[in-house]
Amino acid sequence: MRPNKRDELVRKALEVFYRDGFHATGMDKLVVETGVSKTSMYKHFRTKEELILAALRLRDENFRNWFLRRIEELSNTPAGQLIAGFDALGEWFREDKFRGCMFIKAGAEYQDKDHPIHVQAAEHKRLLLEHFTRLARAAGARDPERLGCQILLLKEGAIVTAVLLNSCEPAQDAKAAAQVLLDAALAG
Amino acid sequence: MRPNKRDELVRKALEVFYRDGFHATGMDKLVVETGVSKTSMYKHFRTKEELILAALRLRDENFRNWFLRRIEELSNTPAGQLIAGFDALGEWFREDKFRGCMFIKAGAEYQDKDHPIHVQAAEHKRLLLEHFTRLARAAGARDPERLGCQILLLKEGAIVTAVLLNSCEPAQDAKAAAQVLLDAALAG
DNA sequence: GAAATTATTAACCGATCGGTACACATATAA
DNA sequence: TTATATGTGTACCGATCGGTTAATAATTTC
Repeated sequence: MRPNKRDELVRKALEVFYRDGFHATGMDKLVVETGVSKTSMYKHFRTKEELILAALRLRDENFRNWFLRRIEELSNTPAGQLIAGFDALGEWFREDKFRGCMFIKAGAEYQDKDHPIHVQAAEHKRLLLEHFTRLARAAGARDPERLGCQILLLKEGAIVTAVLLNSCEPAQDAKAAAQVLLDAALAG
Repeated sequence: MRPNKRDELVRKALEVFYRDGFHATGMDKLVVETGVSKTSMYKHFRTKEELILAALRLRDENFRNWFLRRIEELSNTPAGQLIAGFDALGEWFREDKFRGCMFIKAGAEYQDKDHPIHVQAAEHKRLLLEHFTRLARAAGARDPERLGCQILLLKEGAIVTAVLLNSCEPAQDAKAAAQVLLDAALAG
Protein backbone atom coordinates (compact mmCIF):
# COMPACT_ATOMS: atom_id res chain seq x y z
CA MET A 1 0.00 0.00 0.00
CA ARG A 2 2.63 2.50 -1.02
CA PRO A 3 1.42 6.09 -0.75
CA ASN A 4 2.21 7.17 -4.32
CA LYS A 5 -0.08 4.42 -5.55
CA ARG A 6 -2.85 5.97 -3.49
CA ASP A 7 -2.10 9.40 -4.93
CA GLU A 8 -2.30 7.95 -8.39
CA LEU A 9 -5.73 6.50 -7.65
CA VAL A 10 -6.94 9.83 -6.30
CA ARG A 11 -5.63 11.65 -9.34
CA LYS A 12 -7.43 9.33 -11.73
CA ALA A 13 -10.61 9.35 -9.64
CA LEU A 14 -10.56 13.15 -9.65
CA GLU A 15 -10.35 13.16 -13.41
CA VAL A 16 -13.29 10.79 -13.83
CA PHE A 17 -15.49 12.40 -11.15
CA TYR A 18 -14.85 15.81 -12.69
CA ARG A 19 -15.63 14.57 -16.18
CA ASP A 20 -18.66 12.38 -15.46
CA GLY A 21 -20.05 13.41 -12.08
CA PHE A 22 -20.20 11.69 -8.71
CA HIS A 23 -23.35 9.59 -8.75
CA ALA A 24 -22.82 8.80 -12.42
CA THR A 25 -19.37 7.34 -11.69
CA GLY A 26 -19.49 3.88 -10.16
CA MET A 27 -16.64 2.25 -8.30
CA ASP A 28 -16.52 -0.42 -11.00
CA LYS A 29 -15.82 2.21 -13.64
CA LEU A 30 -13.01 3.61 -11.52
CA VAL A 31 -11.60 0.15 -10.99
CA VAL A 32 -11.51 -0.37 -14.76
CA GLU A 33 -10.04 3.07 -15.47
CA THR A 34 -7.32 2.80 -12.85
CA GLY A 35 -6.49 -0.80 -13.72
CA VAL A 36 -6.43 -1.75 -10.07
CA SER A 37 -8.64 -4.42 -8.55
CA LYS A 38 -11.68 -3.61 -6.49
CA THR A 39 -10.25 -5.03 -3.29
CA SER A 40 -7.14 -2.89 -3.65
CA MET A 41 -9.30 0.14 -4.19
CA TYR A 42 -11.19 -0.59 -0.99
CA LYS A 43 -7.91 -1.13 0.84
CA HIS A 44 -6.94 2.44 0.05
CA PHE A 45 -10.39 3.95 0.58
CA ARG A 46 -12.95 2.49 2.94
CA THR A 47 -15.92 3.92 1.04
CA LYS A 48 -16.72 5.77 -2.14
CA GLU A 49 -17.35 8.86 -0.04
CA GLU A 50 -13.82 8.71 1.33
CA LEU A 51 -12.48 8.56 -2.23
CA ILE A 52 -14.60 11.52 -3.26
CA LEU A 53 -13.35 13.52 -0.29
CA ALA A 54 -9.75 12.70 -1.20
CA ALA A 55 -10.39 13.76 -4.79
CA LEU A 56 -11.92 17.03 -3.61
CA ARG A 57 -8.93 17.72 -1.38
CA LEU A 58 -6.61 17.24 -4.34
CA ARG A 59 -8.80 19.42 -6.52
CA ASP A 60 -8.81 22.18 -3.91
CA GLU A 61 -5.05 22.04 -3.71
CA ASN A 62 -4.57 21.99 -7.48
CA PHE A 63 -7.06 24.72 -8.24
CA ARG A 64 -6.06 27.16 -5.53
CA ASN A 65 -2.39 26.64 -6.28
CA TRP A 66 -2.92 27.35 -9.94
CA PHE A 67 -5.34 30.22 -9.47
CA LEU A 68 -3.40 32.12 -6.84
CA ARG A 69 -0.11 31.59 -8.64
CA ARG A 70 -1.58 32.76 -11.94
CA ILE A 71 -2.99 35.87 -10.31
CA GLU A 72 0.41 36.74 -8.90
CA GLU A 73 1.99 36.24 -12.31
CA LEU A 74 -0.51 38.61 -13.91
CA SER A 75 -0.22 41.44 -11.41
CA ASN A 76 1.83 42.48 -8.42
CA THR A 77 -0.64 44.76 -6.71
CA PRO A 78 -3.62 43.62 -4.60
CA ALA A 79 -6.05 45.68 -6.68
CA GLY A 80 -4.58 44.36 -9.91
CA GLN A 81 -4.74 40.80 -8.66
CA LEU A 82 -8.43 41.09 -7.81
CA ILE A 83 -9.07 42.03 -11.42
CA ALA A 84 -6.55 39.64 -12.95
CA GLY A 85 -8.42 36.74 -11.40
CA PHE A 86 -10.98 37.08 -14.15
CA ASP A 87 -8.35 36.82 -16.85
CA ALA A 88 -7.21 33.61 -15.19
CA LEU A 89 -10.81 32.41 -15.17
CA GLY A 90 -11.10 33.15 -18.86
CA GLU A 91 -8.05 31.00 -19.54
CA TRP A 92 -9.61 28.19 -17.54
CA PHE A 93 -12.93 28.44 -19.39
CA ARG A 94 -11.15 28.05 -22.69
CA GLU A 95 -9.46 24.79 -21.73
CA ASP A 96 -10.77 21.72 -23.55
CA LYS A 97 -11.31 19.83 -20.34
CA PHE A 98 -13.21 22.67 -18.66
CA ARG A 99 -16.30 21.23 -17.05
CA GLY A 100 -17.26 23.87 -14.53
CA CYS A 101 -16.44 24.04 -10.85
CA MET A 102 -16.09 20.68 -9.15
CA PHE A 103 -17.21 22.13 -5.82
CA ILE A 104 -20.37 23.66 -7.19
CA LYS A 105 -21.12 20.26 -8.68
CA ALA A 106 -20.32 18.50 -5.43
CA GLY A 107 -22.61 20.84 -3.54
CA ALA A 108 -25.29 20.21 -6.14
CA GLU A 109 -25.10 16.43 -5.88
CA TYR A 110 -24.75 16.32 -2.09
CA GLN A 111 -27.16 18.97 -0.93
CA ASP A 112 -27.44 18.17 2.74
CA LYS A 113 -25.52 20.95 4.49
CA ASP A 114 -24.15 18.47 7.04
CA HIS A 115 -22.90 16.00 4.47
CA PRO A 116 -19.09 15.76 4.58
CA ILE A 117 -18.84 16.28 0.82
CA HIS A 118 -20.99 19.40 0.99
CA VAL A 119 -18.99 20.69 3.94
CA GLN A 120 -15.72 20.20 2.09
CA ALA A 121 -17.04 21.93 -1.02
CA ALA A 122 -18.13 24.85 1.14
CA GLU A 123 -14.69 25.01 2.72
CA HIS A 124 -13.10 25.54 -0.70
CA LYS A 125 -15.35 28.53 -1.33
CA ARG A 126 -14.64 29.89 2.11
CA LEU A 127 -10.91 29.81 1.45
CA LEU A 128 -11.37 31.66 -1.82
CA LEU A 129 -13.57 34.23 -0.14
CA GLU A 130 -10.93 34.72 2.50
CA HIS A 131 -8.31 35.35 -0.15
CA PHE A 132 -10.45 37.85 -2.03
CA THR A 133 -11.25 39.66 1.19
CA ARG A 134 -7.56 39.82 2.07
CA LEU A 135 -6.76 41.29 -1.34
CA ALA A 136 -9.60 43.79 -1.00
CA ARG A 137 -8.29 44.89 2.37
CA ALA A 138 -4.73 45.20 1.06
CA ALA A 139 -6.02 47.22 -1.87
CA GLY A 140 -7.58 49.68 0.56
CA ALA A 141 -11.24 49.00 -0.16
CA ARG A 142 -13.72 50.75 2.08
CA ASP A 143 -15.58 47.54 3.01
CA PRO A 144 -13.23 44.65 2.19
CA GLU A 145 -15.63 41.96 3.41
CA ARG A 146 -18.28 43.19 1.08
CA LEU A 147 -15.98 43.65 -1.90
CA GLY A 148 -14.42 40.23 -1.33
CA CYS A 149 -17.84 38.62 -1.32
CA GLN A 150 -18.87 40.51 -4.43
CA ILE A 151 -15.77 39.38 -6.28
CA LEU A 152 -16.62 35.83 -5.25
CA LEU A 153 -20.19 36.26 -6.51
CA LEU A 154 -18.88 37.41 -9.87
CA LYS A 155 -16.46 34.51 -10.07
CA GLU A 156 -19.09 31.86 -9.23
CA GLY A 157 -21.59 33.46 -11.54
CA ALA A 158 -19.05 33.54 -14.34
CA ILE A 159 -18.33 29.83 -13.91
CA VAL A 160 -21.99 28.84 -13.92
CA THR A 161 -22.68 31.05 -16.90
CA ALA A 162 -19.67 29.74 -18.77
CA VAL A 163 -21.07 26.24 -18.33
CA LEU A 164 -24.64 26.99 -19.35
CA LEU A 165 -24.46 29.87 -21.81
CA ASN A 166 -22.66 30.44 -25.06
CA SER A 167 -24.27 33.80 -25.60
CA CYS A 168 -22.08 36.01 -23.43
CA GLU A 169 -18.48 36.32 -22.35
CA PRO A 170 -18.72 35.70 -18.64
CA ALA A 171 -15.07 36.21 -17.78
CA GLN A 172 -14.83 39.53 -19.62
CA ASP A 173 -18.13 40.85 -18.30
CA ALA A 174 -17.24 39.78 -14.78
CA LYS A 175 -13.86 41.48 -15.10
CA ALA A 176 -15.46 44.72 -16.21
CA ALA A 177 -17.94 44.52 -13.34
CA ALA A 178 -15.17 43.85 -10.85
CA GLN A 179 -13.30 46.91 -12.09
CA VAL A 180 -16.34 49.11 -11.55
CA LEU A 181 -16.88 47.71 -8.05
CA LEU A 182 -13.23 48.11 -7.17
CA ASP A 183 -13.12 51.71 -8.37
CA ALA A 184 -16.23 52.50 -6.35
CA ALA A 185 -14.76 50.85 -3.25
CA LEU A 186 -11.51 52.80 -3.56
CA ALA A 187 -13.11 56.15 -4.37
CA GLY A 188 -15.20 56.23 -1.19
CA MET B 1 -54.48 8.72 -19.07
CA ARG B 2 -56.19 11.98 -18.14
CA PRO B 3 -53.86 14.97 -18.50
CA ASN B 4 -54.27 16.35 -14.97
CA LYS B 5 -52.96 13.03 -13.64
CA ARG B 6 -49.84 13.58 -15.70
CA ASP B 7 -49.46 17.11 -14.32
CA GLU B 8 -49.75 15.75 -10.83
CA LEU B 9 -46.96 13.25 -11.51
CA VAL B 10 -44.74 15.98 -12.94
CA ARG B 11 -45.38 18.20 -9.92
CA LYS B 12 -44.41 15.47 -7.49
CA ALA B 13 -41.40 14.43 -9.55
CA LEU B 14 -40.23 18.04 -9.63
CA GLU B 15 -40.40 18.20 -5.85
CA VAL B 16 -38.38 15.03 -5.38
CA PHE B 17 -35.81 15.78 -8.08
CA TYR B 18 -35.28 19.24 -6.62
CA ARG B 19 -34.95 17.90 -3.11
CA ASP B 20 -32.79 14.83 -3.76
CA GLY B 21 -31.15 15.30 -7.16
CA PHE B 22 -31.59 13.54 -10.48
CA HIS B 23 -29.28 10.53 -10.39
CA ALA B 24 -30.04 10.04 -6.70
CA THR B 25 -33.76 9.75 -7.41
CA GLY B 26 -34.79 6.40 -8.86
CA MET B 27 -38.01 5.73 -10.71
CA ASP B 28 -38.98 3.31 -7.95
CA LYS B 29 -38.81 6.07 -5.37
CA LEU B 30 -41.01 8.27 -7.55
CA VAL B 31 -43.47 5.43 -8.01
CA VAL B 32 -43.73 5.06 -4.24
CA GLU B 33 -44.01 8.80 -3.60
CA THR B 34 -46.69 9.35 -6.24
CA GLY B 35 -48.62 6.22 -5.31
CA VAL B 36 -48.99 5.27 -8.95
CA SER B 37 -47.80 1.99 -10.41
CA LYS B 38 -44.67 1.71 -12.44
CA THR B 39 -46.52 0.75 -15.58
CA SER B 40 -48.73 3.83 -15.33
CA MET B 41 -45.68 5.97 -14.81
CA TYR B 42 -44.11 4.61 -17.98
CA LYS B 43 -47.39 5.11 -19.85
CA HIS B 44 -47.14 8.84 -19.13
CA PHE B 45 -43.38 9.13 -19.65
CA ARG B 46 -41.46 6.87 -21.96
CA THR B 47 -38.17 7.31 -20.09
CA LYS B 48 -36.81 8.88 -16.94
CA GLU B 49 -35.21 11.54 -19.11
CA GLU B 50 -38.61 12.52 -20.49
CA LEU B 51 -39.93 12.90 -16.93
CA ILE B 52 -36.95 15.04 -15.95
CA LEU B 53 -37.49 17.27 -18.98
CA ALA B 54 -41.16 17.67 -18.07
CA ALA B 55 -40.20 18.55 -14.49
CA LEU B 56 -37.69 21.12 -15.74
CA ARG B 57 -40.31 22.69 -18.00
CA LEU B 58 -42.65 23.05 -15.04
CA ARG B 59 -39.87 24.47 -12.91
CA ASP B 60 -38.98 27.01 -15.56
CA GLU B 61 -42.59 28.09 -15.77
CA ASN B 62 -43.04 28.29 -11.99
CA PHE B 63 -39.79 30.07 -11.30
CA ARG B 64 -39.95 32.66 -14.06
CA ASN B 65 -43.59 33.37 -13.30
CA TRP B 66 -42.84 33.93 -9.66
CA PHE B 67 -39.62 35.86 -10.18
CA LEU B 68 -40.85 38.24 -12.86
CA ARG B 69 -44.13 38.84 -11.07
CA ARG B 70 -42.36 39.55 -7.78
CA ILE B 71 -40.01 41.99 -9.48
CA GLU B 72 -42.95 43.88 -10.91
CA GLU B 73 -44.59 43.99 -7.50
CA LEU B 74 -41.47 45.47 -5.95
CA SER B 75 -40.82 48.19 -8.49
CA ASN B 76 -42.43 49.78 -11.52
CA THR B 77 -39.35 51.10 -13.29
CA PRO B 78 -36.92 49.01 -15.34
CA ALA B 79 -33.96 50.20 -13.30
CA GLY B 80 -35.77 49.53 -10.05
CA GLN B 81 -36.77 46.06 -11.23
CA LEU B 82 -33.19 45.13 -12.07
CA ILE B 83 -32.28 45.89 -8.48
CA ALA B 84 -35.43 44.47 -6.90
CA GLY B 85 -34.59 41.09 -8.40
CA PHE B 86 -32.04 40.65 -5.64
CA ASP B 87 -34.61 41.32 -2.93
CA ALA B 88 -36.73 38.62 -4.53
CA LEU B 89 -33.71 36.32 -4.52
CA GLY B 90 -33.18 37.00 -0.84
CA GLU B 91 -36.76 35.96 -0.12
CA TRP B 92 -36.21 32.76 -2.05
CA PHE B 93 -32.97 31.96 -0.21
CA ARG B 94 -34.78 32.25 3.11
CA GLU B 95 -37.42 29.67 2.21
CA ASP B 96 -37.17 26.39 4.10
CA LYS B 97 -37.30 24.36 0.93
CA PHE B 98 -34.57 26.40 -0.80
CA ARG B 99 -32.14 24.00 -2.38
CA GLY B 100 -30.39 26.15 -4.95
CA CYS B 101 -31.13 26.49 -8.62
CA MET B 102 -32.55 23.38 -10.27
CA PHE B 103 -31.04 24.32 -13.62
CA ILE B 104 -27.54 24.77 -12.27
CA LYS B 105 -27.93 21.35 -10.69
CA ALA B 106 -29.27 19.86 -13.92
CA GLY B 107 -26.35 21.31 -15.85
CA ALA B 108 -24.01 19.90 -13.22
CA GLU B 109 -25.41 16.37 -13.40
CA TYR B 110 -25.78 16.31 -17.18
CA GLN B 111 -22.64 18.01 -18.39
CA ASP B 112 -22.66 17.07 -22.03
CA LYS B 113 -23.58 20.28 -23.86
CA ASP B 114 -25.69 18.32 -26.36
CA HIS B 115 -27.66 16.42 -23.75
CA PRO B 116 -31.35 17.43 -23.87
CA ILE B 117 -31.40 18.09 -20.13
CA HIS B 118 -28.36 20.34 -20.36
CA VAL B 119 -29.84 22.14 -23.34
CA GLN B 120 -33.09 22.78 -21.49
CA ALA B 121 -31.28 24.06 -18.41
CA ALA B 122 -29.31 26.42 -20.63
CA GLU B 123 -32.51 27.66 -22.22
CA HIS B 124 -33.82 28.75 -18.83
CA LYS B 125 -30.75 30.86 -18.24
CA ARG B 126 -30.97 32.30 -21.73
CA LEU B 127 -34.52 33.44 -21.07
CA LEU B 128 -33.47 35.13 -17.84
CA LEU B 129 -30.56 36.81 -19.57
CA GLU B 130 -32.92 38.07 -22.24
CA HIS B 131 -35.18 39.56 -19.60
CA PHE B 132 -32.35 41.29 -17.77
CA THR B 133 -31.00 42.67 -21.02
CA ARG B 134 -34.45 43.99 -21.92
CA LEU B 135 -34.72 45.72 -18.55
CA ALA B 136 -31.22 47.15 -18.91
CA ARG B 137 -32.11 48.53 -22.32
CA ALA B 138 -35.37 50.01 -21.03
CA ALA B 139 -33.48 51.58 -18.14
CA GLY B 140 -31.22 53.34 -20.62
CA ALA B 141 -27.98 51.54 -19.87
CA ARG B 142 -25.08 52.34 -22.13
CA ASP B 143 -24.35 48.71 -22.99
CA PRO B 144 -27.51 46.75 -22.11
CA GLU B 145 -26.13 43.38 -23.27
CA ARG B 146 -23.20 43.76 -20.94
CA LEU B 147 -25.23 45.00 -17.99
CA GLY B 148 -27.81 42.24 -18.50
CA CYS B 149 -25.10 39.62 -18.46
CA GLN B 150 -23.50 41.15 -15.39
CA ILE B 151 -26.80 41.12 -13.54
CA LEU B 152 -27.15 37.46 -14.48
CA LEU B 153 -23.63 36.75 -13.22
CA LEU B 154 -24.47 38.34 -9.89
CA LYS B 155 -27.71 36.37 -9.64
CA GLU B 156 -26.09 33.01 -10.43
CA GLY B 157 -23.19 33.77 -8.13
CA ALA B 158 -25.57 34.72 -5.34
CA ILE B 159 -27.44 31.43 -5.70
CA VAL B 160 -24.30 29.31 -5.66
CA THR B 161 -22.92 31.26 -2.73
CA ALA B 162 -26.20 31.03 -0.83
CA VAL B 163 -26.00 27.26 -1.19
CA LEU B 164 -22.38 26.86 -0.17
CA LEU B 165 -21.59 29.69 2.23
CA ASN B 166 -23.08 30.90 5.48
CA SER B 167 -20.45 33.56 5.95
CA CYS B 168 -21.81 36.28 3.69
CA GLU B 169 -25.15 37.70 2.62
CA PRO B 170 -25.13 36.98 -1.10
CA ALA B 171 -28.45 38.61 -1.96
CA GLN B 172 -27.59 41.86 -0.21
CA ASP B 173 -24.05 42.01 -1.54
CA ALA B 174 -25.25 41.23 -5.04
CA LYS B 175 -27.89 43.91 -4.77
CA ALA B 176 -25.33 46.50 -3.72
CA ALA B 177 -23.06 45.44 -6.56
CA ALA B 178 -25.91 45.64 -9.06
CA GLN B 179 -26.68 49.16 -7.89
CA VAL B 180 -23.10 50.26 -8.46
CA LEU B 181 -23.05 48.68 -11.93
CA LEU B 182 -26.37 50.21 -12.82
CA ASP B 183 -25.32 53.68 -11.71
CA ALA B 184 -22.13 53.38 -13.72
CA ALA B 185 -24.05 52.21 -16.79
CA LEU B 186 -26.50 55.14 -16.55
CA ALA B 187 -23.91 57.81 -15.80
CA GLY B 188 -21.90 57.12 -18.94
C1' DG C 1 15.11 -20.31 4.09
C1' DA C 2 10.77 -20.49 6.86
C1' DA C 3 7.20 -17.77 8.88
C1' DA C 4 4.42 -13.94 9.01
C1' DT C 5 2.63 -10.03 6.93
C1' DT C 6 0.93 -7.37 3.08
C1' DA C 7 -1.01 -6.71 -1.58
C1' DT C 8 -3.77 -8.38 -5.17
C1' DT C 9 -7.24 -11.02 -7.52
C1' DA C 10 -11.64 -13.23 -9.07
C1' DA C 11 -15.92 -14.27 -7.65
C1' DC C 12 -19.70 -13.01 -5.37
C1' DC C 13 -23.31 -10.37 -2.09
C1' DG C 14 -28.04 -8.21 -1.58
C1' DA C 15 -30.01 -3.95 -3.17
C1' DT C 16 -31.30 -0.99 -6.58
C1' DC C 17 -31.04 0.79 -11.34
C1' DG C 18 -34.19 1.92 -15.65
C1' DG C 19 -37.48 -0.53 -18.06
C1' DT C 20 -41.01 -4.67 -19.60
C1' DA C 21 -44.24 -8.71 -20.02
C1' DC C 22 -48.39 -10.08 -18.92
C1' DA C 23 -52.57 -10.81 -16.58
C1' DC C 24 -56.56 -8.32 -15.16
C1' DA C 25 -59.88 -4.91 -14.48
C1' DT C 26 -62.60 -1.27 -16.38
C1' DA C 27 -64.84 1.31 -19.84
C1' DT C 28 -66.61 2.05 -24.39
C1' DA C 29 -68.84 0.63 -28.82
C1' DA C 30 -71.51 -2.52 -31.55
C1' DT D 1 -74.14 -8.94 -24.63
C1' DT D 2 -70.07 -9.23 -26.70
C1' DA D 3 -65.87 -7.47 -28.83
C1' DT D 4 -62.40 -4.01 -28.33
C1' DA D 5 -59.78 -0.67 -26.51
C1' DT D 6 -57.58 1.53 -22.41
C1' DG D 7 -55.57 1.84 -17.77
C1' DT D 8 -53.55 -0.42 -13.83
C1' DG D 9 -50.81 -3.58 -10.80
C1' DT D 10 -47.63 -7.45 -9.94
C1' DA D 11 -43.90 -9.63 -10.89
C1' DC D 12 -39.95 -9.77 -13.21
C1' DC D 13 -35.78 -8.54 -16.56
C1' DG D 14 -30.56 -7.98 -17.10
C1' DA D 15 -27.34 -4.51 -15.60
C1' DT D 16 -25.19 -2.01 -12.25
C1' DC D 17 -24.84 -0.13 -7.53
C1' DG D 18 -21.47 0.04 -3.26
C1' DG D 19 -19.09 -3.29 -0.80
C1' DT D 20 -17.19 -8.14 0.96
C1' DT D 21 -15.20 -12.97 1.20
C1' DA D 22 -11.84 -16.22 0.67
C1' DA D 23 -7.95 -17.76 -1.68
C1' DT D 24 -3.48 -16.57 -3.85
C1' DA D 25 0.76 -13.94 -4.88
C1' DA D 26 4.39 -11.00 -3.35
C1' DT D 27 7.15 -9.00 0.24
C1' DT D 28 9.11 -8.45 4.51
C1' DT D 29 10.97 -10.22 8.94
C1' DC D 30 13.50 -13.32 11.67
